[in-house]
Amino acid sequence: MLCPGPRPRNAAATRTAILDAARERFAAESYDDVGMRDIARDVGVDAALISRYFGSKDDLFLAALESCGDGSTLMQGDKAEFGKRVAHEVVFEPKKAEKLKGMSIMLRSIGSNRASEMVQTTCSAQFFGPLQDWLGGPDATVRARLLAGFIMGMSISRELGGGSFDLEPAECERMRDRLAVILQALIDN
Amino acid sequence: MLCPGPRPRNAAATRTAILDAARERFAAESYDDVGMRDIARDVGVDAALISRYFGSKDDLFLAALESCGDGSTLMQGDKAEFGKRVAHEVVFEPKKAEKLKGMSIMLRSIGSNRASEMVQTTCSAQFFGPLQDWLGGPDATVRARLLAGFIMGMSISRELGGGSFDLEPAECERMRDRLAVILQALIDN
DNA sequence: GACGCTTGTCAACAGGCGTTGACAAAGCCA
DNA sequence: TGGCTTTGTCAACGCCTGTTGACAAGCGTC
Repeated sequence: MLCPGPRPRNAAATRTAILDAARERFAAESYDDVGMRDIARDVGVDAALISRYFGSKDDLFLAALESCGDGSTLMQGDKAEFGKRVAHEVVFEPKKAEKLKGMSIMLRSIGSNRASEMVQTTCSAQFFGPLQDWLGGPDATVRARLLAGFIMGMSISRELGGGSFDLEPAECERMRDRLAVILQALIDN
Repeated sequence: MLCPGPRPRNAAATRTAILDAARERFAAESYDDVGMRDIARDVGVDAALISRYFGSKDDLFLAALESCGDGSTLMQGDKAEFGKRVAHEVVFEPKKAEKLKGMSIMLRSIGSNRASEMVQTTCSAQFFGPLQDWLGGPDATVRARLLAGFIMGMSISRELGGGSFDLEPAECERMRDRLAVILQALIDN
């Protein structure tokens, strides 16, 4: 939303605008592919301002990542319905997976040397940890990590195929049910 | 293996040495993080030589990726034992997953704008395709993509936790059996 | 031995990056 | 009105990148 004329002087608003733009950029492109000047252009601001507000690119990335909140969206609702819910939302309605913007950011930049450490830390704190607590029972740690891995993997697989799984309605329903059972198998004790 | 003195004049050997080094580098770091000079240093050669032999960095990346062969290692063996085999090899003996070096390369660079298209194409041709044919039956396309996604996801999850799942022997056995059933559920028709 | 092709090195280029410090303008307060 | 702080812009820096063309040395052939 670039508008002509000078930017109104409002530090707080500018700061959050930068953070919002960074979140979107980092969710769509990798740490290395996102430039400070890109984000600045999105906001309609000079790149130097970002450095002043957030310190470094690393700091901005971390702020954007942490501003997404944790993955608790996954854990809202009945535990016995988890498989069904995730199979439906995450896999076949990727629009709803938008809620997991933090995961998108992590997946985009997981390969980057500069970002991987931040991604690891945040992932443990915001995904593995809460999921593990929520799961409970024996082997909760590894079950949580595998479950998160499955969800990330499906996300990647969807994108590798061009953004969707391209299913016919009947096939969609069959696979959803099948997948629900599979995912649920990691939930139940 | 840098050795002093001038490099012996042997184009073919040098070429494959470059390709080998590139494969290792790209399996360990992202497209963006790997520099031509890094690979050149590994081989003990000037970076300019790589450009002459392979054209561009893109071409080298693609050559390295394709030189890994397809993911048919996964499909060797009894189909009824697939779940057990993969649960064991890919997840709990990551050393054996080294055989899937192509997958490592893809996962590292999947987020990079420059590399993602090559990764997508290669992944379809070398992973999704063969897996789909091997699976057969109804919904083979989706099942193949989900299966590959699961394997990639577990790989990522392992790495996010620092390279292993850190399981005690008893826990390892329990989870392996549990995981085997889950994976097998996507194999059987 | 002299030629010519091959193999490898070297220096340099153009372009992009994150970051910095100096500068301009806006708004506030006395 | 005059000063001071805040907010934003601008130009530039140093660094790193992939790639190029000129050059040197090895090696087979006449």
